[in-house]
Amino acid sequence: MPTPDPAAEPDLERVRVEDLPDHVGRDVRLRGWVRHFRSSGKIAFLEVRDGSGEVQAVFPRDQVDDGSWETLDEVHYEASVEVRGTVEEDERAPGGHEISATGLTLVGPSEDYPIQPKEHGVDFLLDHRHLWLRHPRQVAIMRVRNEVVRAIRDFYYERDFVLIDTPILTGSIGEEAGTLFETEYFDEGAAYLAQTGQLYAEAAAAAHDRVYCFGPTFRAEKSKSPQHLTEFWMVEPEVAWLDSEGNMALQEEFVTFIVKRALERCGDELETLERDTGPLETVLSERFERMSYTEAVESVRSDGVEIEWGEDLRGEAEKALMEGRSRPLFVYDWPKEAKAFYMKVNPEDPRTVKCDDLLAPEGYGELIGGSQREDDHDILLSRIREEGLPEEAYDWYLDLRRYGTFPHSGFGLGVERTVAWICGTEHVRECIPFPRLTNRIEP
RNA sequence: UCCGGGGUAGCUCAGUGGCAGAGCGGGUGGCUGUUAACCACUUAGUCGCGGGUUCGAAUCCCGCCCCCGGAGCCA
Repeated sequence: MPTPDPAAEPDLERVRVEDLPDHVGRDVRLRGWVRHFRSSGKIAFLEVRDGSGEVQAVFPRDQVDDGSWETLDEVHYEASVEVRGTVEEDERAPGGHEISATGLTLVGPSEDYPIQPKEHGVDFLLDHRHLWLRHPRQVAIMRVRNEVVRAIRDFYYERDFVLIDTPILTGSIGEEAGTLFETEYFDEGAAYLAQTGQLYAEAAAAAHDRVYCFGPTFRAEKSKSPQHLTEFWMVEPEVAWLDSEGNMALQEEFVTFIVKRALERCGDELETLERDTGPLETVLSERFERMSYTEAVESVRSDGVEIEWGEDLRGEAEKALMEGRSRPLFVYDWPKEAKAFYMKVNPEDPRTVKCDDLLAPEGYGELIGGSQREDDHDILLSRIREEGLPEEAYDWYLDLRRYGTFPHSGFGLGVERTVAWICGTEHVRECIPFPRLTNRIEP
């Protein structure tokens, strides 16, 4: 039998794997990539993945034409193919459905595909990130990320927040010096990649009352940890007339919304990832705990961790603090010195500022950093001077306090950390399609 | 930057002073229901780089590079 030209069978309906159960008994064609293949002499099996799922195609020798049978010999891992055949229910097939194939076309061969169905080292996988993305585990993580991003946009849209896209190229303005990526900008001197969109979002909050920005941010920190990227996505709402208390309430509502959405819509993905969803379920059941920084210091001291008031709660201290907790924890009102210049000085205790960190359980660290912003012009200016920041660059920012200043608060949530926590991955590098790390800018 | 672990076939690794190895992948052949199939044969090396010790170094010593984990720094 000659190989049929697929174009000559225009009536053959093309289906996606997820729609196969609705096509039992029908002749169809399916396009995708070969995830795995086995041959038994007179019968061969291809596992084909098409983005909507995976299905096994069965090729008995006496059922397929000669050309298709020879094509089977040329099929390797991740070759792209078109399979033609009949959809059948079969208990022996993974997923319960299979294609009893009659024809096969090799669309794109795939010689020596580097990634095998076995364990690989992280460095090798990151070198092949463009291919690693095809792995079921990576597919699942990206789908969770997709759903988290949708949840973020839905959450703010439903609450009448206006999306404000803040610039990525900025002048010398940010949270602090020393961790900015620098590039030349025509005759204007240096430009810097944005560490945050917050300052711009604050300007827009005076126009719209409630806004958010959502995009990539950049930090030139030589951090080597499972929670750091040099390029990461952050969503930063900014709300007029909101105080620190209300800010935490918004954060809690937001995080709960995202987790709930992921549990509702990503059950299959979390199963693929073998994520124990128990800890995530408890997030939805009760309020998040709140603890002042001072209380937190006392708490970790009683656990035997040596720490001075004023130090950051990292590493061992954070571990001790989160020990035995299954829900995120707010730590609020931190020492001024440990935090950014724009945070509002606490009138009740000027050593501290009105801010909060939201710490994730299970060792996932800081999901959110938020604060009420300093709305007094003179205090803000003195804070800028104290931190030794370039005053001229912050002149427009100070304008916001000169013209109709207003109490306002906001926060930033790291998307990759959130996805890592929901997916249960060991490292945020798996939670963004093409991670940028201190030692990696390709692919 | 510091501490620890590591770098041997395309991949994952074993080999700690005496012939360079295994599994997977690739290739060839066999097998009509496989599930990371199985069986047989086969292919494949700058033992990270440079120097040194030794009759002899993947193995011991010195320097350097790179990766991973932790610390630091930080969302």
